[in-house]
Amino acid sequence: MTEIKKDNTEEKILNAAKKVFTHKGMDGARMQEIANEAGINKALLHYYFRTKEKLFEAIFRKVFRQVFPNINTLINSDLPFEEKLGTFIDKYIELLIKNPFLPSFILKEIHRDPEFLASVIKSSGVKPQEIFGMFEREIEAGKIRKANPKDLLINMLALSIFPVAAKPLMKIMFFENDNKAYNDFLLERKKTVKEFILNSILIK
Amino acid sequence: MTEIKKDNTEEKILNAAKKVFTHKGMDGARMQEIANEAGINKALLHYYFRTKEKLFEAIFRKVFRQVFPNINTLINSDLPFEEKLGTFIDKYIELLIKNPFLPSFILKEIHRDPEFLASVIKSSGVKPQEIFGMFEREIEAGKIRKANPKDLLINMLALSIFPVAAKPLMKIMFFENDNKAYNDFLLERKKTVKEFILNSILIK
DNA sequence: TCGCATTTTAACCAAAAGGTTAAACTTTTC
DNA sequence: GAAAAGTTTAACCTTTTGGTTAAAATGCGA
Repeated sequence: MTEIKKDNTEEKILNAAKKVFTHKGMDGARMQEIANEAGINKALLHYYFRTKEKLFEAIFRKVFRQVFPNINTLINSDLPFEEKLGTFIDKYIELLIKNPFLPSFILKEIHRDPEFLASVIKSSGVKPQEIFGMFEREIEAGKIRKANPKDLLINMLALSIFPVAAKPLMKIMFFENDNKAYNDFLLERKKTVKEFILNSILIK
Repeated sequence: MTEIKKDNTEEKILNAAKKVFTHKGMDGARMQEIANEAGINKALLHYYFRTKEKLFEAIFRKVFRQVFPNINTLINSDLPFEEKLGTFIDKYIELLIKNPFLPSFILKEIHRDPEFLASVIKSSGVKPQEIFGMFEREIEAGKIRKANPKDLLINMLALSIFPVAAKPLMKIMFFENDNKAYNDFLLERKKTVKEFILNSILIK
């Protein structure tokens, strides 16, 4: 792997900022630390992104797009319901395992600036209606139990996101702080969460 | 409700600190703001709690005890399994609705200082083994499906905690930012979460 | 009334942090 | 080869913030 050094300083900054912001949050992050992490100096950091605010906004939007990816293609695909749901959970848990700091970062900033959050969501093109529609069609077809689609979606998110967001706590409380054991547990959940949900909603 | 004003300054400080810390986190909280909230001045604040660190630790322990209350009495009671589980979820969701800032506060600080977190847990007397035992007995008795008790407990926590922790986000995304609608939804979940779990695990 | 803890006022300090600036050096581009 | 853009260095500024201090008030029990 030869030096790819694309001279792309902006990218270096964004990566460094993502790392520092997602670990420490807006309040805890330090511009100096981001500069260090990017291997540049503070002056250059401000040369690219004038203020901490602007840099943070860029990162937050980036992370948000990643955590709430465009799943419309999946939802609107021809796959049968069970596979859609299974794929959704697989992809989601995989994403979260690879980026364990994203959930708590989002949760952290959710409360800090709800106005900003609303603006990010509006410009992100998420379409929960399509997911609700999917559930409603299955309910009408008598394939799954009657339930509020909002409950179902939030349950899916909760079961996928919470164990990653609360990892440090769960790891200590239930896994004697054994990191590998907890990671294995999270991987296993790709299967168990799917079963847990389908067992609950499918009509046999 | 007449003024109970017990002149108890320490209590006033703790309440104010809890409010500010749970809203803003350790990094975002300001000693001046806590003093204002308590209706006293900064000098007096430091007179009672020498440093921000010490004050924060006191609050964190307090909040932690509240969020992970001693549920052993419930688990070890004579109630049948379904009622234990139902009561647990009822109490938990009620607690969280009344204290909506606790989950995200805990999640926020989880990552900041895992060492400290571990020490708080060790001195808190939580006994997950007893909950696991409850599930295992039901599995052996053939009343509920075979499953990892850790999965079951974490699922219960996820379904209860996540919707409150992520409230600002969920409210905007799925409820057009209608606060009352979301609160009603949370209340309703006391029932739906119970059903969702029992449908999934009970063997009929 | 004396003594003691509590509380206020207000000024102050030092460190941290975001941000600026100017000068100089390097690399890219045309 | 010159202009432009990128980058470094280092000093500097301002504001915020946690924390201190000293003096004076307040309240209170012995």
